[in-house]
Amino acid sequence: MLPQKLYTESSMSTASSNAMSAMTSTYSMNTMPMSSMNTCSPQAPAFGSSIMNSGMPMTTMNGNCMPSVQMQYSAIASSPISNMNARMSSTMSSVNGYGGVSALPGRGDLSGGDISPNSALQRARADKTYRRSYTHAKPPYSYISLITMAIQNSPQKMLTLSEIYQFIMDLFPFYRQNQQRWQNSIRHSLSFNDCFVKVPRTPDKPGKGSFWSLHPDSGNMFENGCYLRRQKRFKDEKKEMQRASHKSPSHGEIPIVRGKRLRYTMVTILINLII
DNA sequence: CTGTGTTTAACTGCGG
DNA sequence: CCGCAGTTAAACACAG
Repeated sequence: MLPQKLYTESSMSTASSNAMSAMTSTYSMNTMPMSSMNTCSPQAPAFGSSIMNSGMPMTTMNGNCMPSVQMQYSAIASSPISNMNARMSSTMSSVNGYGGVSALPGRGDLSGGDISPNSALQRARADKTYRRSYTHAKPPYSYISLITMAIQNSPQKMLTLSEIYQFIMDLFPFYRQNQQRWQNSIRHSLSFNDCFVKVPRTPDKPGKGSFWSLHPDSGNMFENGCYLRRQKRFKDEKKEMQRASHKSPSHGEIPIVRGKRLRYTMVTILINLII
């Protein structure tokens, strides 16, 4: 677990026309167990939010768990993602005693100085003890988490690669730097992780690249509350089989092509077959 | 050519 | 220590 810190953005986001920029300026590194969230999140609605359930900071929550920060956020209806945010933007911190600081603030730059008369946030802001400026510190989310956030946050539950980039950069100023590095990682994550599925473009939506969505069966990846790290990597059985058939040179022989990981995969497949 | 997507590999860090 | 998740780099293929 990471130390509990607050990420704060000190500058006021004035330039952005995106109403989301009015969102909270802070986010939490806290990775407290989700049990407390679960108490706030009795429902795990359809896929779309289920993947985030109990692990991600934007886990679907019902209204009474929505801190005022999020209410403010959700009230901003100009963005197509606001609806999702209304559901997703519940915070860990809102229930973890850190002053209602959003773990997943609204889109549109974390640098947005908060202007809401929101008591929780004001409390957080007044709390100099925790308030530290990590203007461009790396957010506590894995790339998997970031991608999931982005996709979950989209109205269609699918985004192009560049939209995912944009979401992340909008949300986290940290990722406006060294773009080549982290964007490569994003692409790697999308390809490598079965929880992300490519959705071909339809003829009415021409353009470069596919859409990326979340595998419908990939829910609860982040169970156990730590959204820095999934508890278990989601594996698509079909893809696993495909990989295995492509990689496996001959019967019984375990390829070392992808090192330990593949060996592990092969073992798990064999076990599954036996069972 | 550039962006997108895939794959391999090496590495770090965490948890059992 | 070991296995796994995640990160980063890099090479490559392909499509717009």
